[in-house]
Amino acid sequence: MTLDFLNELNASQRVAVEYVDGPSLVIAGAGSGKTRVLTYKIAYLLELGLKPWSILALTFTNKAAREMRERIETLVGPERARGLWMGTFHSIFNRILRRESEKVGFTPNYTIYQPSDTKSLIKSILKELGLDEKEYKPGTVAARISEAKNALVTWRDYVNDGETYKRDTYCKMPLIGEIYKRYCERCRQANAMDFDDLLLNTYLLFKYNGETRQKYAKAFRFILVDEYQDTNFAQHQIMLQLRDEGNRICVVGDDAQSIYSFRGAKIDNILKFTHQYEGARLFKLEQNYRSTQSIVGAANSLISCNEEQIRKEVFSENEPGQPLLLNVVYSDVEEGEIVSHRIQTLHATMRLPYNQMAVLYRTNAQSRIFEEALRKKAIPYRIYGGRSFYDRKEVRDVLAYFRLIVNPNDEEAFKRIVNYPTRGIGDVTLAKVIAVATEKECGVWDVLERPKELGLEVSGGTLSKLEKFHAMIADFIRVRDDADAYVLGNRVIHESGLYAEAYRNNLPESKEMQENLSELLNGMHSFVDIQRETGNMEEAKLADYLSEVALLSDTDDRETEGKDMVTLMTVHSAKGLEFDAVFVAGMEDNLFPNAMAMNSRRELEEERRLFYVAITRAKKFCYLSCAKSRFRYGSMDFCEPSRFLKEIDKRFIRLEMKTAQKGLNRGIGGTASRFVQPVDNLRVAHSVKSAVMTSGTRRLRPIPSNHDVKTEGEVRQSLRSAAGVIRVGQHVIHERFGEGTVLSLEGTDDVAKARIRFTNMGEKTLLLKYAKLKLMD
DNA sequence: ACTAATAACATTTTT
DNA sequence: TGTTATTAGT
Repeated sequence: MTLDFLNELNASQRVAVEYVDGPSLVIAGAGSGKTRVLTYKIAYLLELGLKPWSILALTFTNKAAREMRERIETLVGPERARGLWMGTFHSIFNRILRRESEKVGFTPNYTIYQPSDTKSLIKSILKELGLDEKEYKPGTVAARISEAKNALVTWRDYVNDGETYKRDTYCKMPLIGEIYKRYCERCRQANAMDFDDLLLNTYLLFKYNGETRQKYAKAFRFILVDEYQDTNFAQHQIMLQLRDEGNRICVVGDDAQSIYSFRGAKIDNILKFTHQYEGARLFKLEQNYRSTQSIVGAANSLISCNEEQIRKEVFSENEPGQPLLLNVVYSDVEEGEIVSHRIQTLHATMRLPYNQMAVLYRTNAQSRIFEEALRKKAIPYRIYGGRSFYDRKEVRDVLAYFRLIVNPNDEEAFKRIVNYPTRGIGDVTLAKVIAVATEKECGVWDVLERPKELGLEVSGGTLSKLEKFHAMIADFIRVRDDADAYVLGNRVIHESGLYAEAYRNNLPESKEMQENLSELLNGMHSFVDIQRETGNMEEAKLADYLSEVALLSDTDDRETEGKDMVTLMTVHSAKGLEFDAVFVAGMEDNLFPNAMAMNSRRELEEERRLFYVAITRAKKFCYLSCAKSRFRYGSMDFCEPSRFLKEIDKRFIRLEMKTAQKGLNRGIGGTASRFVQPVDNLRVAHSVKSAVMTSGTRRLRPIPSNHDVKTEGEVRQSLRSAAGVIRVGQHVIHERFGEGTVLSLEGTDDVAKARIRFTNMGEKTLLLKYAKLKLMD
């Protein structure tokens, strides 16, 4: 292996990659090869002889981490990339905290609370304090607590801070500190951490355990961070804690694409990076390889209106391209029509595939109109956003059982399922159990274990119901560490009564429940299989599964990956993506920029950056549209064009006068397309994928019965795989494992597996459904 | 304990 | 307008 791959970089990318002697900041304009620099730099470090486990690479999404790993593996080979500490901030810190949990007062099996758990717990606390939910809105309280944690303010700091108290009093919520305190106590009681705690507790771990901090600071010889403009204060501080002599850290980002400050991201982290890290080198990547000159020019002129930024000159040497086209239409409906019409035209005349087109909007509510318009023309589309798979009630119920089994003191999980399916344990009993737990400062499970001792006062009948529930969970706990996640999960679904619940009647929604349950089980099955295949059978337990799903993002979706469909999504979720043609819809004042964000310059600048992100997603064509009226909250709203439109240099934008009236209802070729069946449209529900949940099917598949846990497939000579028909003796290439020969085949359909001997990696059994195999010969 | 009716609400949301 | 959460009623 040589350093030849460095030749694939341009000059500025290359210097950024090759500087490894100290801290550096890489300001990477949109489309300038930011991720490329990161991946090549990691590959370079590996080539220099750094051990994979001494490199820490942090991203914001699982998808980004996965893609980076894949790219590194192609550069240096999978075996040399193994052991890299690469993942999201949360997953890496979770990994550290699981090891060190005792030092921060948790046990290693702690639960990760989802935002919904947080909200529910806050509601309980409000009730206990006798506070009115109208004065103390749970969402607002949760946001305050989250804000505090991201600023590394513990509840003790919070209640001791007079300024904060004044501010809360001014907002008529003087008791936020008290709620924060109770919230933390209850989390501890339940052995649970929320997303913010994963950061805060990592910080506290390092702060109060010098040795531990040093251990990690020394272990990580080089730290790399992607999308640094999106880091919050906590993340930034933890990076500082991990500083070791040499300060070898490289952060990459684009201040112009900072669009998450409303969630606590501090743009200052990147703006002031070079001041905080003494001697930090600054590299700028200014050549855009993605877009035409018009698109880059338009984006540049827009962003130059922001005061707060690191000046840079992004340029493109691609073709000039056509200017941005702006359409002003009368209504939101017409906007839908004109956009879908253009999509149709681009597809028919320019031969643009649908998956190279995206409709971007500021708010999710705008999606509906486009959905309707596209469906009318039978254009396939997918929508990102909305409810994720794990937000479904039935899925959350199952996961609550899992959580309780792994961490029986998980109060929120307990609340959710103690009486579901119905067991005659009502709200009153529930409240009593929790009250005793809080009173005695123990977990809910302790109360179930020793109800009398702890003074739980319930009737004999109620007690026996609780005992029954306790016995069931205890049964599961007994096998928790032996059975694999799938086997146990399957048992839980049956023995808890959830299975019966889903199959009780024949309503359409129960059918959906059944599908979701089986999809969840499928996901667990593949999780276990993949762990087994990769030799991690010891990490295929329920706890491992839970830990992984808790931090899974839903943005990446393998199911519709590669399908030829138009993408509909918010501008926020489009960050990091690119399309040949991009439609930015709803370019009106009060919508984009959003009315809520027009109170301060800072907020307006963030909206402008958001628009910048939208434009720079386009490779060739960028269409803007703006309606004069639209329905909002049930009534007609008259709108003015967005102020941002005027900020774009006239050379790069053109107003298209064509109204939608003409030529609209005449489809290409005069076909009356409105009668075409709305086929092939998929709502992608931001659902969960990757190794844990990749089941590529929505087909109804019966849940295997209790005893039919694993079907041993008969020996076969050939099988259908994702890549085609595969047979014994076949030569294949695997993305990570390289070349190999098929030794044997077993199972069918979703459980079809191939035993393959790889030239460099030895023998492996792979699930055909997931293994990315290329067939040779 | 479940259903039906009604009130409240509604930017964006990588984990 | 459309959804979601709470509440009242059986």
